[in-house]
Amino acid sequence: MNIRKVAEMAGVSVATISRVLNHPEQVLPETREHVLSMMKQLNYTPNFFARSLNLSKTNTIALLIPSIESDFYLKVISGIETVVRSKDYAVFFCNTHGNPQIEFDFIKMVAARRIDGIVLVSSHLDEQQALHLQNTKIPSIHIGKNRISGCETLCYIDFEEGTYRLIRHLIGLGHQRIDLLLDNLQTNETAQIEAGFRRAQRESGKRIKCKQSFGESSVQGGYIAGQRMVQQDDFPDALVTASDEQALGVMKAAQDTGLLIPQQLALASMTDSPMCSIVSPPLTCLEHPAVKLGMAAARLLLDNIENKELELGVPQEMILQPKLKIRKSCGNTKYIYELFD
Amino acid sequence: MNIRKVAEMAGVSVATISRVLNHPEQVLPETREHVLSMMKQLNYTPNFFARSLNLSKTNTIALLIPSIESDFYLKVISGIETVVRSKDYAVFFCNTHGNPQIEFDFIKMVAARRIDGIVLVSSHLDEQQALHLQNTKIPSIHIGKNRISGCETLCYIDFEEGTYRLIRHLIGLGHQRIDLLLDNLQTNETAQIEAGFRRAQRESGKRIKCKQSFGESSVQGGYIAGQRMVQQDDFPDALVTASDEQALGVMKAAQDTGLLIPQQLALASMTDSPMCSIVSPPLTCLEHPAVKLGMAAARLLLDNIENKELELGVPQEMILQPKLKIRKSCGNTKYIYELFD
DNA sequence: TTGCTGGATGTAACCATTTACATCCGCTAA
DNA sequence: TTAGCGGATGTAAATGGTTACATCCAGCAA
Repeated sequence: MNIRKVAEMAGVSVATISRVLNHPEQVLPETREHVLSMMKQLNYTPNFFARSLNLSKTNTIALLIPSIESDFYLKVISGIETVVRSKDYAVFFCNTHGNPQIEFDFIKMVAARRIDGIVLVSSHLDEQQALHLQNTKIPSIHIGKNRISGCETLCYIDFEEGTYRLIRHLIGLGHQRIDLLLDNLQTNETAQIEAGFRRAQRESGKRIKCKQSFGESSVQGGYIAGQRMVQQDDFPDALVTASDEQALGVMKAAQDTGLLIPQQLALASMTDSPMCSIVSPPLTCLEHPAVKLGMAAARLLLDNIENKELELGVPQEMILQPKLKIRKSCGNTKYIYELFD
Repeated sequence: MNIRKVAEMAGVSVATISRVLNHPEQVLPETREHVLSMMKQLNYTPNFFARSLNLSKTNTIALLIPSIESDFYLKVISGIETVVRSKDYAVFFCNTHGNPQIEFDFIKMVAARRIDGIVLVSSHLDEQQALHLQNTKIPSIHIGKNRISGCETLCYIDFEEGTYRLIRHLIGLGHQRIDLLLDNLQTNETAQIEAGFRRAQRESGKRIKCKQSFGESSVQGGYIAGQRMVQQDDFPDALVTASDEQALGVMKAAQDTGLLIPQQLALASMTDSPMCSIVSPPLTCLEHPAVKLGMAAARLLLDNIENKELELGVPQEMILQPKLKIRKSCGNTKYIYELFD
């Protein structure tokens, strides 16, 4: 069923059909009604491709996420979806597993499909791949700290500030050796985290020791790291993990070996999933405005798509602040923390 | 940059360009090389829409999932993605939140985009919406128990058998009152679960009591249900929840009120996420071949798309069996279970 | 009556491909 | 010499929309 047949059946021209759909005010109400009922009767749906071909506008964006197993990314997706659905865009989705090759192949694929925009999350594209993306001239936005050539706009969560607040909290509780368990995939945030750590350290005026290690961002990965840590001789007062999943794994390892949290080890995470308040002890962590981040990214991108000419070449930034959620996994806060803050 | 410009620059006709891409064996090697290098030089990417318009084939499918917060669905998505990527299909993704309206709107949207196929997961389309889907003539597959008109093929996990095994296990452990906490969204499986329950009940020859309740499939929902249960007078020996998230919520509620698991309440879940083995006590549950399910669904759909004429109108079925994972949340199994099995 | 105006509608070009069919040309066999 | 063949390439129709421009016509003023 195409527009020509509908036109024939309705006894009008194709232009009228098209106008009923795109500029209804240009056609006589009775004609409009007649055409609409005829469309319904014939079960006609306009062919989106033909339309896109003409307007070079697909009302479609692509979304690349390194992992959907993390609660943080799920929230980002959810935020993006909300905005995008309200504007009648469709989403091509790809779980990249943090693999730049999958990422790049996917970008080529959607570029051929002439999508209107791309949202990258914690991208690992190398310089040449990014250049290729830039050449496609497709508006894109990166959620993540590092700048990707060709992404006009980027927005991210201020991990520097978040880490600063978390470490300050831990120092305030009296911890002197605070280790970090980071994600071996998303190295984007590492520099930020280090900077935040150093700021808290400097400001405290104390000698705070720190050891960094890297592991897979999963319960499994956390468990392995936890076991490794327990077996070693030099042992931190506190451990901060990049993800909840890692923290949960560490908790499990601690439990298995009889290590008490928070009495023998303070534990905190840099993200916040529903599990954090469920486990015991409930986990102190950073709460991120992840849904908001997704919505912001989507809105920036859609703006960029829809008034392309307006702000071409002007890189924008959007920075969102995490919030410290103090629970019970780092020890008693009542007294010490009030003094510090 | 379009095919005509490339043709002009290369000094050949558009047909030759098209042939270089689609039927390279039909064109002289030197011509081919020349055209290819010219395409590269001009940074030409064929327009997918124009191609789709011509071939009425988009190499795109849609995926509708009721929730991405559940580990089970993540595995399904992952399985689908794997297959689909290897065949160079793109995926339109929608998180329906179990809302038939969102589901239906999305179907209309992707139908207009003339996608090649649809994967529905635990769909809640009503009869009329399903009919509309059928009218689109788009091959579709449903992962879930109930039949959706217009879905030629369907594949699902045998919850009847799974429930049977789980309940048999619980009866074998001596539990006499076994309650069910089900999902208030996915009512698809309810009948199956009831059937499995009855079979185990009948076979045991014992008088097993059961109360059903429904709640949101989340930690929150489980927590609420758990609190409700604790406050009531009549209390089950064992509780089976439809999802891990619910079970975790119930555990939390039990912990808060000092109720001991498994001593005072046996707890089991019908799905299996990494958390199940992390919490204490580790949760007895049903392990589902979810990745396999996703892969199977994707393969069935792609087969259906690619040899459409072959098996038109022949509904296929694919049933996968869950596996009982016995952990510690239902009590000591060593002795009683061996007798029973 | 005539000419003008403007709103409703029709005509046909255009978007970027694919491919059936036409054409061209060099070679072989009668 | 010429008909026939077949491989390489070109021509143009077709896919299903949008829209600039053309046309038609009713209403109104001169």
